[in-house]
Amino acid sequence: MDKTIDSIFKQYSTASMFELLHKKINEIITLTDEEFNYCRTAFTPRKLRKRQYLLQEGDVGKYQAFVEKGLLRSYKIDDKGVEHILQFAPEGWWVADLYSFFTDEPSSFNIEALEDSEVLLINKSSWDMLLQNVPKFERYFRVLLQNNLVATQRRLMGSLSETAEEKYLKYTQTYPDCMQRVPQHMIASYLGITRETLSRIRKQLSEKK
Amino acid sequence: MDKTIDSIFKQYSTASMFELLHKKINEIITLTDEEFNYCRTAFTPRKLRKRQYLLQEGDVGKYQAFVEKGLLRSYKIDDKGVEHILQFAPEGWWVADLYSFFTDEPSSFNIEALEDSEVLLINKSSWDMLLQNVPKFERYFRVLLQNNLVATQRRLMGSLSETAEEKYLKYTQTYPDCMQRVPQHMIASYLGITRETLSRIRKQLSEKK
DNA sequence: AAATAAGTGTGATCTAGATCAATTATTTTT
DNA sequence: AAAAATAATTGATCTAGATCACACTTATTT
Repeated sequence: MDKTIDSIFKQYSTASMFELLHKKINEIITLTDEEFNYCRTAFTPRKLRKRQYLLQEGDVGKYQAFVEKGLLRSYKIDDKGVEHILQFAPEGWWVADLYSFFTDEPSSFNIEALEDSEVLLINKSSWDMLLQNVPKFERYFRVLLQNNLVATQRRLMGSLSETAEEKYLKYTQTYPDCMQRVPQHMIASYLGITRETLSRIRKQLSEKK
Repeated sequence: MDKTIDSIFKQYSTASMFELLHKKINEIITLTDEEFNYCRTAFTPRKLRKRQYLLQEGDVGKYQAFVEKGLLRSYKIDDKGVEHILQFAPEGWWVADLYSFFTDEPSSFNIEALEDSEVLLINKSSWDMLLQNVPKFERYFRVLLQNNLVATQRRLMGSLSETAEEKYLKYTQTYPDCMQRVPQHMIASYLGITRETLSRIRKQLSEKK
């Protein structure tokens, strides 16, 4: 049947895989078809199953990953064995250990798929080539980094000044979509509080209103 | 006397003011003389006296500032009236409220000179022109932002996982120079602890060793 | 050289959130 | 559909660091 053939085609077509990346890039810079076609060659698609690691502590973070589908997280385990989540990365976001990527030092982060996911990977030499051959990408990444820095500074200031409840409320407002997709104890870990405290806060809030 | 004339000359000469900026830019990108001369025109030098504000909460952060001499801080005051320092900026560093600078929204930060200082200011339209006329600067700022993001992510993860003492020790190792120049209670505020706690930690450390 | 302001040190007390310990859902696997 | 693994809730207790309240030092101003 046509339907089957079509879905097989879709499964193997890389055309569809680059849709979101294309859209996202276009929001910041304007590329010619030729430039975008070159850009495609710089990336390798990869599928990840739920719980699969893209990067494990101790390895070098050889890739920056653009998330086409699914949801990943990057996190670190401290000396006491506690997990701290740096980032959730749903569709349209980038994840990587930038430090490890740029320095080739072993990473102290883990990056893991929280859902079955599809990512586009770019390694250091492809990335260097991309910037060299399409200098507009300097601007694209500059803008991404700018936004990311502003958001991270905000989160830092919040972590220094807000109560656990304030952090939670701000989080639910800022990332309402992630709420459904991420288990509670990971939200707690992202916020820098314990699962128990988050559970109590949610109870209080539901009673209050 | 020659000496007097010379020092008057130096005081008004802008040549010397751009030395550090030039050096810093050269560490990341290579500019022709022509390009750097254009770059100069984009900046306005300004002297700040100790305690003078470069930006006050509520105003729009119209400039990014490169510090040629002296030391500034950017900080925010929370709902309870407590100060939280985002950044110390000694010679060779940039300070700004990036969010306010890029969006034209009123800033929630204060930026203040902690010593008599000299800064080079660049406003939004000069900055846009600079990037347009010397696209290499996209790369320069991309690299700056990259490094800044990595450092801020580190600080965030630290603020979630380290004890007050660990934060202090890490700080003294990472910025030994700032220790002499910044009053203790501001270091506490940067670390997200109270002056009292920092004072006790320092006492303990001095007794221990 | 007073006078004023800014910064530091120390004790006594308090508290938000952590830790410990079970219990009860909810998913996932077989 | 049962067993196993993962998550979430709830109570009891503990603690790092905050808060409050002064005394003491060191810089700035006048």
